[in-house]
Amino acid sequence: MARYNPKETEPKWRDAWASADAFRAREDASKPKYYVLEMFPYPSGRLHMGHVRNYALGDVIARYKRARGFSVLHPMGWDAFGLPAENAAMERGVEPKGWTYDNIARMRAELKELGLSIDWSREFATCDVEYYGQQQAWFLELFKRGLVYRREATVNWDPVDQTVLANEQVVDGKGWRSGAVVEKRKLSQWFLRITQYADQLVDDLAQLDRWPEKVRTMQENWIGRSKGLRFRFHFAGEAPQAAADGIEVYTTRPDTLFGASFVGIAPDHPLAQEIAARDPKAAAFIEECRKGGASEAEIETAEKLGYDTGLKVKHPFDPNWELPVWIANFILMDYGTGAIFACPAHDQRDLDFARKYDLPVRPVVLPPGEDPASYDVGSEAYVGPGTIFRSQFLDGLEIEPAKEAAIARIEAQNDGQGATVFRLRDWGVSRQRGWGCPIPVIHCGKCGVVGVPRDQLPVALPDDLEFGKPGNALERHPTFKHTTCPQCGAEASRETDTLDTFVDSSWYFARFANPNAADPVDKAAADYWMSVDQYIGGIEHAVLHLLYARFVTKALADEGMLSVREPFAGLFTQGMVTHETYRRENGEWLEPGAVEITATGNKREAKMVDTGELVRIGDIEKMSKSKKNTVAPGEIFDVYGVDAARLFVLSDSPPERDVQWTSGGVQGAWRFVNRVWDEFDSQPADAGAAGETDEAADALRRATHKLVKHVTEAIESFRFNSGIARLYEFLNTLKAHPAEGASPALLAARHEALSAFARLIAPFTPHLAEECWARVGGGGMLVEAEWPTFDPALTEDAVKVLPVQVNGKRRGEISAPAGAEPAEVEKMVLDDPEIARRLEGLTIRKVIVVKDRIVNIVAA
RNA sequence: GCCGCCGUAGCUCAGUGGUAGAGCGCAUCCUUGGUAAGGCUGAGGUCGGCAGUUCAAUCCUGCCCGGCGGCACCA
Repeated sequence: MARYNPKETEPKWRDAWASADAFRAREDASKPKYYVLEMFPYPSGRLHMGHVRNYALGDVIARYKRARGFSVLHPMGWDAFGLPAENAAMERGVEPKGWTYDNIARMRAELKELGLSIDWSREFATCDVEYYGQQQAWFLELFKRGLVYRREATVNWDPVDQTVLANEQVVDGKGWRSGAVVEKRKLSQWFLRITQYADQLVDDLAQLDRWPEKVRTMQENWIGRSKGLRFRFHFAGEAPQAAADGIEVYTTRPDTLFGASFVGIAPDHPLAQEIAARDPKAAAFIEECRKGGASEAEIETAEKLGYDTGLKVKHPFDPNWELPVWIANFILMDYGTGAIFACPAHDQRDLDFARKYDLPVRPVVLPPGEDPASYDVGSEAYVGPGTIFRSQFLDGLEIEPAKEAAIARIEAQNDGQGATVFRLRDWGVSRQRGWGCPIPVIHCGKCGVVGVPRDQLPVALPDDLEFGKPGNALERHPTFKHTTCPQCGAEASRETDTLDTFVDSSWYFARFANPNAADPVDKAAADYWMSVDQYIGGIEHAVLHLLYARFVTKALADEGMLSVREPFAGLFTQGMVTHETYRRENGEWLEPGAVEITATGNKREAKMVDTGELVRIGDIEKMSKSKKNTVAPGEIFDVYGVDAARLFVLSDSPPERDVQWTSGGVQGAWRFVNRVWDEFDSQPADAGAAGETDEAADALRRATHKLVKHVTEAIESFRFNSGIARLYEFLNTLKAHPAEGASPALLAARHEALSAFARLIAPFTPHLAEECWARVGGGGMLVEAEWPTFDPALTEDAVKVLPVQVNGKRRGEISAPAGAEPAEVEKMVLDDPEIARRLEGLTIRKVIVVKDRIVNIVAA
């Protein structure tokens, strides 16, 4: 019996696939296409288990679809610009370009070891000048169309990374990468007008029926579309300068206008600033608001605070009704107009505020069943459905019609209009970094901002950038900036900002259609391959990357560069790879390799391998360097082989959930690999007698066809772990029908089973599968073989075992031929002596026979 | 606070309106020329709780409890 040796077998098959160019994607009009893409990696230089899982998941789909006759595109590239390279430059004095390409070389080798069915001929990195030059080309097209603009903006400044961050990249007031507290600065910044697509970005979510509901909801929340009314309150007295035309407010509840109690403005509203200039108390109050923390916890618990400005405005529907103007700390300047009208009875924030400052609370929405004469709200605002009352022309209307009526009246009065407001802001893409895609514009003293002409692209990064210190290496470069204006020829300076790396990753999927195209996107190739049929990656990109990619796709489609308006028809978000953590008594984290676990009964104990010191077993957490709970893929490949590692990360958890890495688990996968090989190795060359059958052969054949059906369905529905669980079970079935002493019929059934089995495990353990396929004489390479099919008739048992219940409790079982008629089964059951014994002394009320499933006797 | 997901063996997870399963772990035994390995057998479950629908609920419905995630003064 030859032992399975992955160290020999796995490289052998990888070489064979490469020689056969087995994974080259071809635009074959005779086949349906399938584009599988995993989110491309940042080339950190080291593969981690998260990558193994991500790419193994995609590879299952790619190999499966190929076997199902699809023309598959499964490419790989590198998200290669970004700060880590500059940090490495500062810390270790290496220059980013060399560092990055070295890392890519290392990671490519590791990825290739995974045996992925990737078309490596399409590989590129976003830091290749051929790639970012094309990015500059489409950026300039967007610039011409007004989708790119520059303005002075208060930006999120990360003091550690010394760069600007988009709103999406600020989490809890801290930089998403550095974790440093973000400061506000005013800078001239480049923006992409994503808000112009805000409506489409919300509306088109409805088409994405193969996206997780959760991600669609997150995007919808992030875009935050609300419909309402924007209108002006006019001052009762003389208007202040900063609000000469009145105070413009935005509301989603124009139906509650007759419940207005006051008008509130944000502390940084221009009007508040003007008031502060002449009113020291107001200035002090605004200063007080500024001090309040920005963290979620602080905002949540912050008390509502306000300052009465003494100004009065007129109610839009009643010139004799005056409302006070307050500055309030809970009003945000960067949403809507930075000013509101408050209806305390129907808004909790307004109510809290009104109760504190003793302002009127006037209900105008009457909940069903309440008495209009006595109805009042206590400490809880009423936001449910109801009928409008105490509201003149709105009286008696339901909420929605009342909103429409109020908007119509305001519009008729010329005081404002219905409006849609978004939470989404334009995308700030300027980064003051040297290791990024240069923004291809030139600043000319006469002509202003001028795009670099197409024939002068790419604007390449100089090779001699000096990255040794913080700040922008491009800005420091002696010659990069100096150029002439393409329009007037005068001396001019180049823009030194580079693009956010999220720009790089917002169109790479389209470039894969033809990475050598002379234009950004090869339209014909993209028309064949796009959209991505299955995109796979982490949930952490639910908003940022996926929203940007959707926007850029739509913008490029409007340029005529793409035909599709959504980049990813199917999205799958996989879970993380986790591991137990280990700590010494002194709090020091220990790597799994330094710890030995013993188990007695159900008690587990951990000790240090070296000293025997007792170790505390901590929580199961995402693998991270800081907690040392990582396992290096390379080391696992060395010991167990790539297939065992792939199998384990796929088998132990549903793909969307976290998977816990354990040494026991990967050993289990390894044992499975070996047991599979043993089973194939024990099959004699004699193929048996395919025409014959007997009881054992029939049973095995039925199990085989059931297996094919189940595994196929499991892959189709992304329940890979479930499919693998069945493969494990089936191996036990095979062992129960050994080749030794088998009848010719059973030998043939085993041959059929093994042939199917080899193909079914191929997406998960491709190297082992090839070896098995060769052993069973499959012919050719398995990567070229078709997916096994099943005979529906054989997915059902010929004889059914029917449990027999008496009053819902199981009391026995009988065997009946599949499809036996209820009357027949009932007779069999009642004739059964064991059942009869159970029924002694009882009167049978009813016998329920569910065909092929169960019998229940109701008796008393 | 709102929304979503999850709760099945010690652990990680399949599963189904009708006989509760797998891997690991655990225990007994066998093997000791696959050997820092292999094999046999076994124990272990109120399917989170309560109610409802049903002949029958782990599965469907409702409520509750617990865990995780996202959003959150967005007017």
